[in-house]
Amino acid sequence: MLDLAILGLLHESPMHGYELRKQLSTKLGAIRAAISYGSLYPTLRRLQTAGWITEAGETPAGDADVPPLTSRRGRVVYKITAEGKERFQDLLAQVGPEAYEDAAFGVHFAFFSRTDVDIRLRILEGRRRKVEERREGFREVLARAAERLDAYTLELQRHGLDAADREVRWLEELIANERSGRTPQPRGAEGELRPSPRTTDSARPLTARPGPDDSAQ
Amino acid sequence: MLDLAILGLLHESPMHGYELRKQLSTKLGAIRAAISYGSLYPTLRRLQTAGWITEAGETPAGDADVPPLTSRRGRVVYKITAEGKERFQDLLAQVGPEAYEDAAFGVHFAFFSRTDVDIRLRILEGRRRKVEERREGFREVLARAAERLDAYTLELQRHGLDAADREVRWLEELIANERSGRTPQPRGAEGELRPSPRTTDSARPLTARPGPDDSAQ
DNA sequence: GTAACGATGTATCGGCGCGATACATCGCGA
DNA sequence: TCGCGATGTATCGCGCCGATACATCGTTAC
Repeated sequence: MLDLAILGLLHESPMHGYELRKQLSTKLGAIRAAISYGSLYPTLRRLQTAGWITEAGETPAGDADVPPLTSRRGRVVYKITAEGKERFQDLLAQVGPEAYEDAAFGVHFAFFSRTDVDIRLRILEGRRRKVEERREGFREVLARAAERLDAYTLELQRHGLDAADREVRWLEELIANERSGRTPQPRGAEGELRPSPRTTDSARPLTARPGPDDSAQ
Repeated sequence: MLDLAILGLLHESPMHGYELRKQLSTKLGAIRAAISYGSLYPTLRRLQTAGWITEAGETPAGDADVPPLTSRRGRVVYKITAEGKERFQDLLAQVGPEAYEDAAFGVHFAFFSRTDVDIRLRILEGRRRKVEERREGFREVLARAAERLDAYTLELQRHGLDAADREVRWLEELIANERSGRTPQPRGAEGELRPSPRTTDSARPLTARPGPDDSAQ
């Protein structure tokens, strides 16, 4: 899961660990909190021994005179290898049930620009199915067991149901978008993904701050 | 984190592992997927050696004649101890920054019926602050770095922003509710917390089944 | 009658990822 | 010049997950 994300970022440009973490935080911010160093560095090592990435010099310290008091070690820049790129493509195309899980789905989605349309559709549909099941679970609990649960637990269920419902709609718009050929240009940065304007008022253009009105429907 | 959840459930009634997992899944369904046995059983053992819970008999197998072919082991019913109840209260009142994290917040919230109003407010406000920061992060990325990100990453940010915004509003309603004294009755099941008039058509009566009383004992 | 199957039930194992922690350098303002 | 926050690499313990194994029970199918 981290493998895919790291390979993806290094695919764009070489980087050192710290920078990698920052980029991951913004790119995957909507999905996972912030990748920990306790995961990052071991993963980097694993990727390196597997041959997917290599250290790209940059330990300048021109003078060898400087006695390495405490094993002096500058910033280590990693870059992806040819095998790494293959591995990345493999991981991207791997559409198992794992790819529908919250975190994994987010990572896959974040690299959709590099993914084929059919793969994109399969992932989006799988994810939708999963969230739909989740949503039905909430509905059943609310319908069947409402009397046996306290008010706060019920409120939690309602919030969950609402969130799931909203994500399903979001996914449906994305799927429709993909199907109708109007996919954003795979590489282009200025592409407008924005589904049709008459969605719910959810994904509003950032220029306009979300208004106070919240009439969900 | 699991400790709190397990103690909370066992506080309501004794239970065995399997049942515990099911109840956790519905009670915390909106928060975590489904607690794994690989977490549950070790945690139960830990809680037991700590003295918070005990095994409450129920390994009937009346006859000692039956040779335990493969270390025959019936269902193990756990119950909370007096120390466990204290521990539960301690954990409930512990309002550190951890309590604002996604999963931990959900668990705390699920047991709000057993929590004092001031603690409830502190947790809700802490959570709100956290989600607000998250939301601002999305806004900044969308405003500042929109050109450098591809369409899908942007879409992910928008969706994240929307979800965060929505949760903040949800929290604000809950906070207002708590402040205005109109808290749902701590134990009552029929209390109306419902913030918005209708989220979706969630709590519909659909095929009303006659209450299948599944309490085998 | 019995075979198959899914739900119930307990348990372990490998491994991923987190949070805390340690340590070092660098630029900047007090 | 002193501290402090940002930059930067790294390890350790452990919580939790997913896969797996195994046993029992009730119901359905043949």
